[in-house]
Amino acid sequence: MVDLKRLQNSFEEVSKSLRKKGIKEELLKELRRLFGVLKEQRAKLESLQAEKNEKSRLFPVYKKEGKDVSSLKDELDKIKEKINFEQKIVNDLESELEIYALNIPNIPDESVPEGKDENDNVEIKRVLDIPQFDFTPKEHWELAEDLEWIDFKRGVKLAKSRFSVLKNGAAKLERALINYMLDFNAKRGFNEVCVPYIVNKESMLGTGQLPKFADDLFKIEGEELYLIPTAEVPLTNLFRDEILCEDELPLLLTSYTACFRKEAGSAGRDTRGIIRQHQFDKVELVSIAKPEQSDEVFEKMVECASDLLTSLGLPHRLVELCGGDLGFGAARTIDLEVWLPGQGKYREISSVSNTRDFQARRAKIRYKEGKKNRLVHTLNGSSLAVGRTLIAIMENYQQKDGSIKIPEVLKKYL
RNA sequence: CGGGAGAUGUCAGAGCGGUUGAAUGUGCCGGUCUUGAAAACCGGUGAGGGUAACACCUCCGGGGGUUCGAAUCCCCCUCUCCCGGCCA
Repeated sequence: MVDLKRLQNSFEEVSKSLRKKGIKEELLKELRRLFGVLKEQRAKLESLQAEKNEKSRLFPVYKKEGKDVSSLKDELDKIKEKINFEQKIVNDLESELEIYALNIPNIPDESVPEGKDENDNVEIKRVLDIPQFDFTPKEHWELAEDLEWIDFKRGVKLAKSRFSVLKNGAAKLERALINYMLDFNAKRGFNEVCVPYIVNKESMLGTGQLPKFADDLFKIEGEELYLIPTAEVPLTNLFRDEILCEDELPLLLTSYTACFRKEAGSAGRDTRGIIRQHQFDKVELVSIAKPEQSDEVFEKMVECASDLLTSLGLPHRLVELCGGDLGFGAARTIDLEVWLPGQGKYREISSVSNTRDFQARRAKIRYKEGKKNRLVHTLNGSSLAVGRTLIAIMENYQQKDGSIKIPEVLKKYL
């Protein structure tokens, strides 16, 4: 959630930053206006409440003195009527403001490049050379079919399109990758946790999936429960409504979960293979940090994911997202894109974001600094998307005879 | 899913319908004492909003109601614990 006080006090700055994400100034002006009106109305209401409290306290005094309380009662009735009236105004304003505020994305960092979409993202660096083949490398679905590693048809039979079944080497490799990634992250200081794949509405609000992106979520029928689209949701919400100790920060967490996404807006995209599935495995990193720690933690997370790819021998590049391509909750994001020889392209395999205090404000995650409570910074990143890593290994390690070589570091996991 | 009990500050645990945002203990912070520590004693210590700072407002699981006034009474929901059933 945007900091409404900041919006009020430094409107130009906030408005300018949010323009990077394509937010119109009129919307922010309306938000600021509403906030101003709400403050006024609240002040009005509160002074009436103060009056009510004060008068109510007179009752015991009157009774003791044997005085008649009926005129006092009448007065209070009038005040109460006014309070009810003002209360309704305040309530209406609050819910109106909430709808606006919860739908405003996070303010991008100063350093975020201008741009409309992914074409304006800025490549930071490339790691490892692209492999050369003395044959034409295949795409992962061709390899998968030849090797009987992935059963696309039966995945669809079991559920619907964009579901698949991993078999043989793929099933084993998937599991090996999960274990390898978790161990790798643990060595970097991230504590492994195992969390629910189903969370409630409050959690989804806390990390920003709701209310805006309800269409992307699988909801449990008849319940206010949702399948998680990423472990970021349960991991970050572990600390919702909590006040953490300063000296336990930063908290570094890693978790493997399945992730579920409706992919509502991506009809026709990546329909072949398992690049874009409704259910996929991911190992996630989440950090809860003090504001002054968050840049350092961010670098650590990017490095962790990048080194993980390197350790698997997978060529990749780091890309800084431009304003227009930034996610709703992110102040800054670096994507890691892995080289897929079959496609001849770099494809996203990880995304590391610093949400600053955006999620913390929604989810009320604070820490105690001396006597004061301050909002933490929350960060999240994949390390890595397991299915896409599987694809990357298949395509990068494919041999002329159609077999797949196994990266050295994974051998002990198989 | 059925029966019973409960939900209060870090935790434990009081709370008559009226200065109770909340006794007491504990934890934590500060002080006295001490060579230092412990013990003892004194003081401070919930959250959110508001203010230059006060004042002031809201919050005792969540929502509604009764009342001039509710942590305290009534209704609904959620959650926790115990007993039984079912089950990985």
